[in-house]
Order: sequence, then structure tokens, then C-alpha cells
Amino acid sequence: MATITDVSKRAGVSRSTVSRLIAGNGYVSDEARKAVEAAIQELGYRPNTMARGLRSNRSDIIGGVVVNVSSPFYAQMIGGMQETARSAGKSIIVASGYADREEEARAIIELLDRACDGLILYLENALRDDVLEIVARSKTPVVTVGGNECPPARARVTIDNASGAAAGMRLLLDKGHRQIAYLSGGTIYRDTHERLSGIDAALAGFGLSRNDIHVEHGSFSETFGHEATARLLIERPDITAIFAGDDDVAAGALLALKAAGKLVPEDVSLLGFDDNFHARHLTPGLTTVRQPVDEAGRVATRLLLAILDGEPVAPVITIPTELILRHSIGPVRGLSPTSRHVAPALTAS
Amino acid sequence: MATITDVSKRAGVSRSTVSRLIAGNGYVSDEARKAVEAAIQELGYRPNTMARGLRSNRSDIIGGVVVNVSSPFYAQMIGGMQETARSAGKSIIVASGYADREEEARAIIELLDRACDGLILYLENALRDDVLEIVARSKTPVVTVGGNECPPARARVTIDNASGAAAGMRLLLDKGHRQIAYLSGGTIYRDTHERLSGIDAALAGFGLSRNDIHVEHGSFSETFGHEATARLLIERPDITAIFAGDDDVAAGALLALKAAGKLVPEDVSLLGFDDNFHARHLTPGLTTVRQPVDEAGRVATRLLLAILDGEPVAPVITIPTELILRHSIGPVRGLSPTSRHVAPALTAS
DNA sequence: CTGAAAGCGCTAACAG
DNA sequence: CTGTTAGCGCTTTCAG
Repeated sequence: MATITDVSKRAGVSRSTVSRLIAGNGYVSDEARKAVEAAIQELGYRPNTMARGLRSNRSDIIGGVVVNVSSPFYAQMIGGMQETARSAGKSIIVASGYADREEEARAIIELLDRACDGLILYLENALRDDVLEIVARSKTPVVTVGGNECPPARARVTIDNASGAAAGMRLLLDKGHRQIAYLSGGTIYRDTHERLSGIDAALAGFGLSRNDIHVEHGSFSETFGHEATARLLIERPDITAIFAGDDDVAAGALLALKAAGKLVPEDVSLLGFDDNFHARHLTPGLTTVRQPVDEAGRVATRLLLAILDGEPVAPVITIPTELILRHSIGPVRGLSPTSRHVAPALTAS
Repeated sequence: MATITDVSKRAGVSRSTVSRLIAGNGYVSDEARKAVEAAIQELGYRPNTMARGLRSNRSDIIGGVVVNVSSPFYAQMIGGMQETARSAGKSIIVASGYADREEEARAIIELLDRACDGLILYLENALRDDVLEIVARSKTPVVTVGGNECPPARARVTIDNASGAAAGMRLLLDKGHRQIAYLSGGTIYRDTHERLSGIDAALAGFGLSRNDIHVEHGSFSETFGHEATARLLIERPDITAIFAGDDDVAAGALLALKAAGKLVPEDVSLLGFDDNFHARHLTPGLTTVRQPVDEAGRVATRLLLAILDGEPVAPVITIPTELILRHSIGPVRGLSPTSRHVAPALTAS
């Protein structure tokens, strides 16, 4: 592998000149530039990342922590991050935190040890104190996405859970539903609280409160959706609409509804959250609140790049959600029989 | 940040001793070990990856190229890679090749420049000649997964497409189907040919040949599945089973079938390939050939780690596919009315 | 505008 | 078993 010394010799200049040309800082005469460029070409020279990093303390690598790399949801976010990073000549290393405090700590330290220029964190737990300290001491800029507060973060990208949940609940109420179940995720998640506050707001608009609906806390999983729905079908047969904490919960709910011979949306309306990969493949297509997680990845990366460039950035950026109308929500049974089959698809499924 | 020199001073030994202890090679007396470990603890010392890499020419980073990081299919593979790499103290950088020759070349060079210790490639095109040369010169070990031949690869992980496709076709034939359409992906993919050869084998077992079924080449996309099926419904109303090139194609086919008022599997049976994320969420649950892509990621990484450790490895490892029986395949209409509802679910959906 | 010089933090012979 | 020595390839003052 050719080194900068080889190039400088061949071009008849000093190593510094070559270095300056590559880095694009400092002045280089046209003559020198030509010679160096030719030498680089001929030798097929590519700078050694390690040496450069050791010296300059930059790696051009951005570290990302998400809950789970293999999940389609985070894969999309990673895609957004990568796309943006690449256009700035940076690469991404991602690690999974598995929504576990210790794993998240491990992941962050792994990335810090890789000398990442900056970190993008989607965490589900508060940072361990010693990690907080390590992150702070390393002076590595941090941007967080969704999830919880993270003290060292210089910027935070949040997805507008409250408005999304409000829009969803409003749709249900508009369709005449009043006996509504909300199958929530766990209360440890910020998302959960944000969505509940959105739901409260929507209910208030109809002169209702959270006490007027049935709220159940479980987990963001298909299993929970299935179990809770099966139970509700017996305990609360009057329920006409289920708002699922996310699309996995919705998938489980749908299964339970079908198993009980219920038609969606004729008998029970179903609303999801996320617009996850499978939402459009369910039958009926799931009406859901889309979280533009790929966009969140892009925005977070853009923010981090700006910070690295020393530009000032907004401390919080909120990304709007979008109600995706498919076919799982209808008017409440008997309310307006003539408009039974309305729910037009705003977005092609 | 504490350096190795700080540690050595504090422990009252030389830097070499510290280095040896960290690397775990060479002998260190118990006394020295204790002192060094204490110093490391007190100083919160963590070795500088760049310096280490520059000197030792290892980065403990493995590079991966897949078609698209954001797709659930590759996300699973990445998950498998990461899991395995982490247990060996290595990290993974992935880049997307977008099934495009130039993008793949760019991705590989990016990874090589990051001084990856080894490369795991899932490519859809032949390597560009200059990249081939660069990879060879860098002496970076390469393991490929699926896809096409790649000369510098020291090991290849392939998924047994032929057997999978054969098993699928056999199932269709067993159920009495004879008017079968195979909606294939493009002929540029190795996968396509492998699956066709498996299909040929299955047909041969029934005294049939490829001429006895309807084969159509399109792309691995929902759109193709939809269009082709809609067309078939008119041109070949006698068809009783559709074998889709992958689950996306199957999803499109299912949509077209439903739109035409056909019941699956009563009127037409449908078989997918991949066992992609949405397969189990379709209605009916899609019977499909599972490609254990997460396992492929794990195996490829294990191979690469072995190569890096100087161990001999098998040049080709084939991972078996698995037929996942759900509910989209039934006996051919009218063939055995009594067994209309058989298709037992081997794997819970 | 350019070159010389001085390391970044670590590892790997090698000689004790 | 341990310390000394000599860089890995690059960037960055600092003088010219």
C-alpha cells in the first residue's frame, strides 16, 4: 500500500503538501497540485484511516445505538442515518442496545472505543452513571432520537407521538366510536406517556376524558395484543374500537378478533401505530399512525454533522407523524349504516 | 484520556508490560498484573483503537456489504453478523450496495479504507475489475453470502435455494396441482437459476418438466406479483397454484387474487419464498420457503473470524432452507374434496 | 505557498 | 518475565 511518503517522493514535494491537498486545507500551488494528483492516481494511493485518525483524533465514523438492529423499524432508521452520513463521507457503526440498560451501556462504550466522531442514540433506559461520565469526558457529541432524556445530548430528535395519537383517537371519535380500548405499551417508555397525553387531548375535544375509555398497559408485542383483545372480547363486548399501542399489538389484536369471528372494521375498528412493515399486508390493511423513522434517522444524522462542523443546532426537533388511512377503521356499528364503506385510502396501501 | 504511558507509570512498569497484559500475549508476572490492573481501573484507561490499529494493522472491525441495509431481510442478516462479531469483540460496519455494480464497488472501497479486518459480501453483481485488484492487494479476507461468485472470497455461504424450491414445488405437486405458474425473479440472479433447477428436479420426480408449468421472469417485487397474477387470471384461468419468486411477489399475487374474488387456497394455492417479515401477517398466512438469512449472517461471520484466526475453513457452506407450512396451500380444487382443509401448520404462525 | 520536525498512542522485536 | 527501542502513516505547527 502506497503511503503519503511515496506520493510526496513521486510528486517531488513534501509530505505536508500532499497532506494539505488531501485534507483540502492550506494553500497548494497549481503546479504542486497537478503533480500530487498525478502521483496519487498512478500509485493508487488511499490515505490510511488509522494513521489519520490517530493524529487528528477524528475517525469519520458515526456510532449509532438502536434497540435492535434486526428489527425492520430500526433498520429503516439506520438506512436513513447511513444515507445521510455517506453523503458527508462518513460511515456508521451500529450496535443494538436491546432495550436493556447494561447492553446499552456496553454498546455506547464499544462505539466510544471505536473513536466515533459522534453518537446517535435511540435508548430505552436512562444512561448508567459511569457511562454518562465517560461520554462526557470523551466530549463526543451526542444526538438522541425518540426515547428518553439523555443529559449529554446536544440535540434531540423526537417523533410527535402526542399529535399522532391525538389524530388517531380523533379519527375514532369522529367515526362515532365511544367504547374504545387503548392497548398501551409499558409506562416506562416516554412514548407511552406522550401518546396518552395526545389521547387525552383528543378526548377533551369531545368533552371526554381518559376515564371514558378503557386503557390497558402491557408491552409492545403481538402477544399482548392477542391476549388483551381475547380477554376484552369477553369482558367488554361493548367495545367498538381498539387503538393498539403499535402495529405489533394491532396484529395480535386482529388475530384475536378474527378468531372470535369478528369482522374488521364492520364489528370492531382497529387502529395501529408506527406503520411498521407489515401494516399494509394485514387484511384489512391497517389504518395506523406512521412514525417516519427513516426521516428521524436522517435528521439526527444531519444534526450531528452540523454539530461536528461547529454549527449551532436546534436542541429539539420534532418530526410530525402521519395518519395512514387504510381499511381497518369504519363507523361505529349502526351509527350510520349508509356510510359503512367509506374510509377512503389517502395513501395507497 | 489516560494513555498506556500513564498506566505504566502508575503501575511502575514499562509500557510493553501493560501492552502485553492488554493484548493477552506474552508473559506477565502476577505482581505486575495486579499493579497494572489496579492502575487501569483507577485511571479508567481504555486503549486507543486508532493507535493500536495503526501499529498492529488490525481494526477489529468487520465490514459488510448487503443489498440494502433498510430492508428487513438484510437487517436480519446484519443482526446475525453483529451478534457473532460482538462475541469476538469485533464491531461491524455495513454499507448498502443497492444491487448496483458501481455502488457495490464504492461500498467495498469505503470498507477497505476503514481498515476492516475482513469483509462479508452479499453482492448482486460481479466485482469491478479494479476493485478486485484492490481487494486482492489489501489481502483482506473475504467471505461471501448468497449471490454471485466472487473470486477473492476465501469462503462462501450459500443458501440452499435448489432444495428449497424443490421442496416447495413438490408440495404443490403432492397436493395435486398441475397447472402451476412460477413467477420468477430476473435471470441475472444466481438465486433464480438455482431455484429453477430445484423446480426442474421436483417436476422430474413427477415425470414432468419445466415445459409443463408456466414460468415467467419479472422482478422480486410486489408490483410484479400483482401484475403478473392479474394477467394470468385472464390468460390462464386454469392455473390452480402460483409459486412466487419471493414473499413480496406473493403479497402482490395475493392482492390480485383477492381483487378478482378468488379464495386462497380454495381457488388458487399460493407459495412464497424467503419467509420474509410479512409472510405470517398475510391472510391466509403464507406457506413459504424460509431462507435462514440470520443464520447465514452468523455462519459467514464465524467463517471470517476463523480465517482471521488462521484456522482452515470449508470453502463453501450451504445452509438448508425450510418449508414453512401456513395456510395458503390446499389440494387442487375438486381433487379430494374431503381433505379440503388439511394443510396443518407445522410451524406456528 | 512549502518543507522540516515533532509527535499522536500503541506494539513488536530484541536483548536482557 | 521485563524494559528499551524503533517506528506504524499521518497531521500540524512553525519557520522559511
